[in-house]
Amino acid sequence: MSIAKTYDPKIAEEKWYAHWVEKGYFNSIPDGREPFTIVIPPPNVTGVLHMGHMLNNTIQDVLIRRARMQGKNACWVPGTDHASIATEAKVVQKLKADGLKKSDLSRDEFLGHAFEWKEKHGGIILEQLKKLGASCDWERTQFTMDSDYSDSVINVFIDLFNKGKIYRGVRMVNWDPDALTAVSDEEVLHKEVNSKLFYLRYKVVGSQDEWLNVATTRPETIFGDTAICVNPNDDRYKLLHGKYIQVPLSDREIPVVADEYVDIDFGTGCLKITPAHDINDYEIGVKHNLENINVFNDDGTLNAFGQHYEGLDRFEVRKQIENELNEKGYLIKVEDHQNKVGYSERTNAIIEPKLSLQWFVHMKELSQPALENVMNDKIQFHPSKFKNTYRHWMENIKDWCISRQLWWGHRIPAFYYGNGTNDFVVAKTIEEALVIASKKIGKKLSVDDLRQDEDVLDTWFSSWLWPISVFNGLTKPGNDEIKYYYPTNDLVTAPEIMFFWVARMIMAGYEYQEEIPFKNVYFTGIVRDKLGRKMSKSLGNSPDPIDLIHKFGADGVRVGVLISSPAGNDLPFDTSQCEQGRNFSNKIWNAYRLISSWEVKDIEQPASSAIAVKWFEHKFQQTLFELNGLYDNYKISEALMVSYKLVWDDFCSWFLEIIKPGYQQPIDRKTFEQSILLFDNILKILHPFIPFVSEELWHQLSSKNEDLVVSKWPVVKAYDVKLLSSFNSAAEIVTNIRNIRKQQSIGAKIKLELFYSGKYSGDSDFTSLIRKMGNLSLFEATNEKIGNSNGFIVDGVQFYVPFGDAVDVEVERKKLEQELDYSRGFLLSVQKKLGNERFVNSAPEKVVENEKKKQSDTLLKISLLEEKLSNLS
RNA sequence: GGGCGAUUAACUCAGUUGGUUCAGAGUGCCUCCCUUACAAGGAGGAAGUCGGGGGUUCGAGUCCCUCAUUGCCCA
Repeated sequence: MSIAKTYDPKIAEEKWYAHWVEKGYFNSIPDGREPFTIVIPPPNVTGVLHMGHMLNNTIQDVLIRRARMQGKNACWVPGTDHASIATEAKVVQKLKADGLKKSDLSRDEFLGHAFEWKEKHGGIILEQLKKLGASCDWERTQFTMDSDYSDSVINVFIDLFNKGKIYRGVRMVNWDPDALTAVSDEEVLHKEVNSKLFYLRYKVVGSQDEWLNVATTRPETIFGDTAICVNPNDDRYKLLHGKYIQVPLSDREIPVVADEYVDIDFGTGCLKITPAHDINDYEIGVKHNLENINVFNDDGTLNAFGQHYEGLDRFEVRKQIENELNEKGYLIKVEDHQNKVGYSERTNAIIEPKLSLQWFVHMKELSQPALENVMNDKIQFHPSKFKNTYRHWMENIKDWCISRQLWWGHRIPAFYYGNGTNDFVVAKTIEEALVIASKKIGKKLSVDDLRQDEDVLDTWFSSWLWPISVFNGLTKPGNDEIKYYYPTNDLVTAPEIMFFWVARMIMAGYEYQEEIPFKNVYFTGIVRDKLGRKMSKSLGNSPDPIDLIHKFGADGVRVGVLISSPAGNDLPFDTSQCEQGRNFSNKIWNAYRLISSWEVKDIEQPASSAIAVKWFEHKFQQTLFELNGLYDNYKISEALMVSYKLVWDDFCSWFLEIIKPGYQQPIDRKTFEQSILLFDNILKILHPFIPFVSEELWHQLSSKNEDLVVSKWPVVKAYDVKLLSSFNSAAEIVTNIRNIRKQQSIGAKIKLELFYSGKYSGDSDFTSLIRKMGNLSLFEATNEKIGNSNGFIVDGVQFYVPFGDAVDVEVERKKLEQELDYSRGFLLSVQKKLGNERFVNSAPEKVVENEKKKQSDTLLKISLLEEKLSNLS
């Protein structure tokens, strides 16, 4: 036999992927068919494939491959986003290695380097996706800084500005002192840390020796204190209202203000207010008209307000100032304290709240339809539990800070002609800006009078347009593609970016297409290691997906990540799952190997084979029906399991074993041909999960003009439940026989006799099957009681396997007694129910009838068992 | 601190509106078998007070209350 004993993924993967691409199966153009569209959540250009991508993209590929087979016009749009902060950091790093500093370069020079970097590294992840088998339309690959795409982003900015939905203002923002940029609220991670609570004393102005005790976690901000705040209801401090306090280490005098914001019970009940460095302090500052003193430079070092600490980092100052305050008698005590501190998602730097002039999007109005149409299920979340989280966020939404102090990204199209807060215009080009600005101030300006805003837009401000802009819906409104593909069907993504991205895409969808961007959102979980830790590069606990593919094959890995990953649940990943996936591929491979080894002859079809074929046809239909339902409900992992069991248990363990001819015997042509057809159908439903091995076998099984990837998904036909249940009974009989063999140590090759009494309606069709699978020499009804025999009951029929020579009667007796015990107990519980008048009166008739049937069945079974037991000699 | 989930076998999860033998699946584990597709395999098997406690009901894994543990989101 020339076929390899184990499946080697290498023979199929590259070959078939290249073939599919060459044939253009993944390419989509609008036509008369129903579209089925998925836009990829664009991985960022700095990325390499990790396990999260594997999970996410496998699911998308399964969905899109099935849709393609269902005859829909399947379109999966791939692409990448430019990831402002992350990429700029990478480029700066690279420049540094080359001995260049960003500050020595012009903006254009820097962007030159950045694009060069992107060209080199930006496509890696997409190439890796091909190894996984991702059936994206690669001709549609998009990048958020492509020129059309950039036009969309800039147009949207201008449009929202003109509609009054974007504004520029001084606000407290999250400042990342490492990346030297503002980041949005969503990019800040709050972590619990061990810190210290410093108790300081401030002297009351005009008093001899009157002090006020203040607790703070940030003594280094003392230089920015502009008030002390107490709760107006706090009796301890009532006398101080309106008085002034001396700031330690400084000659400034600051007022005591009263505000209910202060928690009487926290610390000393006295709060120092630094409006420039804390969002809550800022609000108190606004309310009480306090001065803002910014004591930090952008990089987190102290500025001139920090006196002799100028130029030192904020955390270094915290250490040193503790000593100084102590020496000078201002420090009372220091306590250990736990509090939450914000970290930058990108650089992990501790976020510094900072007042600055930034651009914002008004969210209230934009969010309305986005909230409504998720809550009313026009857009469905899978699983739906995420609707709660979504609603909570949307109902408490804050304005979105969209400016970033970076160069890599879409430069804000605002042009300044003066230093006043309103001395700017927003326009697509500097030429247009010139016209608008000149008109605005009634004076002719020249290009030299205008300065474009130095900042770029938040990356999410471009990716929120993704489902629209990949079809040029903004640059060419109403074009054929946007009309055809939008709204898209499914979005597959992680819950972490529900707000960053999903919510905002819905907002953009309503703002610019007056329509949802997608119908379903499938939330995947987080991929974790055995210890429950999130897999990450920094922890080094993530296997390299490409290595896994080499080891287990792409199909194996796909099965491995899907097999225990219900929507919305974390995936505790272990490579043994890929092993299971590999074994599955191998199982199917060997099923093919068996079939291909048979010699086919024009002989009569055995009855057992005929019934097996009939049974499996119906079994397949039943499974297909179930499978479609699972797909419709996005239960992908269960859909896989159902397919897995169909192949392994039903097809391999039962069907093939039944039709398998004896050693070196030929198979009849009819069974053989029917089996090939059944196998073809199986390959179809397996294809979305394991595209490579299925395509390979599809062609090996029989010569075909059509490739599996574009073959038609089977249509569900009616199936006969009675036939299926008859098979189950037959299988149960076979299992019982096998059990007897096992218990009595009777080898599989020894033929046994089987008798039954009563009315084994037994679809006589199945008797041949039972004979073959049970390896029986005799299978017939009897009226005689057979004493020394093993017995079992299936469907209320007593079966006997007469003892051979050396058989242990006690084993059989024990078994019967156990079964009798169970049956009597069961009968009791049923009779109790039926004896309960209230049950009989209030339960539905059908339920009561069922209980009665249970009672009679069990009574019969008990009498059979008792009889059997008494016949044992 | 506020909000939302989760808790079912050793592990990962199913369990639709309370009602058939409903306590399930895969993996793992145990036993036997290298049987002529596959040991990456075959045939069997054991395993759970459905987190605890109350309640509603003829009947609760499923509904209500409460406690515990745990996760996520937000401040």
